[in-house]
Amino acid sequence: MKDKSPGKNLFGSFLRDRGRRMTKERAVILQKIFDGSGHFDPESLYVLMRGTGLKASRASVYRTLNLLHECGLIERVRKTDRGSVYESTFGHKHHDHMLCLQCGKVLEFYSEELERLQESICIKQGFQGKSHTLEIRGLCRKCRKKKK
Amino acid sequence: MKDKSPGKNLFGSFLRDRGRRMTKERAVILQKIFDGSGHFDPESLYVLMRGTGLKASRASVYRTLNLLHECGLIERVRKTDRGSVYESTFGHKHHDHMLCLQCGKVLEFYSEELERLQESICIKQGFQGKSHTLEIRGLCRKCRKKKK
DNA sequence: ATTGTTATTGAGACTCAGTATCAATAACAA
DNA sequence: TTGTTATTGATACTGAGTCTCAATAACAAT
Repeated sequence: MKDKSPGKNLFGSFLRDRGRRMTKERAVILQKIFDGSGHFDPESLYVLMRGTGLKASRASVYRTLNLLHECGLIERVRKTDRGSVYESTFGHKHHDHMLCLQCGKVLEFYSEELERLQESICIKQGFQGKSHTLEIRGLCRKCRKKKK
Repeated sequence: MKDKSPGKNLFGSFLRDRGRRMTKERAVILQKIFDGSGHFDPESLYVLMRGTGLKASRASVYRTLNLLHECGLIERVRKTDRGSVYESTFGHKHHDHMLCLQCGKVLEFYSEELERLQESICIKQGFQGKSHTLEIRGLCRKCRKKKK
């Protein structure tokens, strides 16, 4: 039997542990995030919810995103001139991003070697790394071909 | 004879080439940026200028920062909840950052090996990397010791 | 189930970084 | 010196995100 709301129990426990409550709104927001493809921004999420008749105010969306972030179920990938971009991290292991400057596509990649190298650089500097963000900007395969 | 306004000629040419003008305000802003220690944010820059009697409106500061960015003399390091952080790139070779979550200190580092590795990852993915940003968040040496 | 406590909600006011507007001014080429 | 027009500064505006607060709904205890 599949879990239809991945992360929901985790979020529920997180809330209960600190005397907070699981509400319809929070459940719906969580559901929408995990139904989606990965990356999302608060405003789109809000509009999407309006569209499907499931309701939660803009304020609740923002509040819930903050809670989910605290809880570790989502991460802020990037902050643009037009707001934040998040991604769900439940069931996804860490990865970094390549962002195509032409078409806006986001590629995810992971390199064990890269992780190890970063770790060893931190050690050399006496720095205790906790997390990192690497974004490589450039042209994806398709857009490179088009340019020729 | 030392160049008292590094990057000024470069910026001047950049402007002239596109029919734009070097003004007192722009010169002063550029000067203040290069007088500073490296990282800065628009609001602090504006306040700093007010303090020294050199004047330029907030609007001009923002406009000039956009131009300097286009021109490549400064880079946007990071966008926080409280605005952008820039750094001057004139005479600085590329580097990445470690950000201490405790004291807010920013360490710069550079690793040839890291650069090469990223390049080879891009090639594997058929991606043409143009630039990148790597931020490692954690605890600096001092703050680690304090915690013990 | 019912009740009491109190966290949460939603509407809208608010904050704050950054941009647009526009009349007055100042760069720059001729 | 003069004419053209990019730039300036004051201020209005925009848009993301937060705060406020009265009404509501979770949840624990009965």
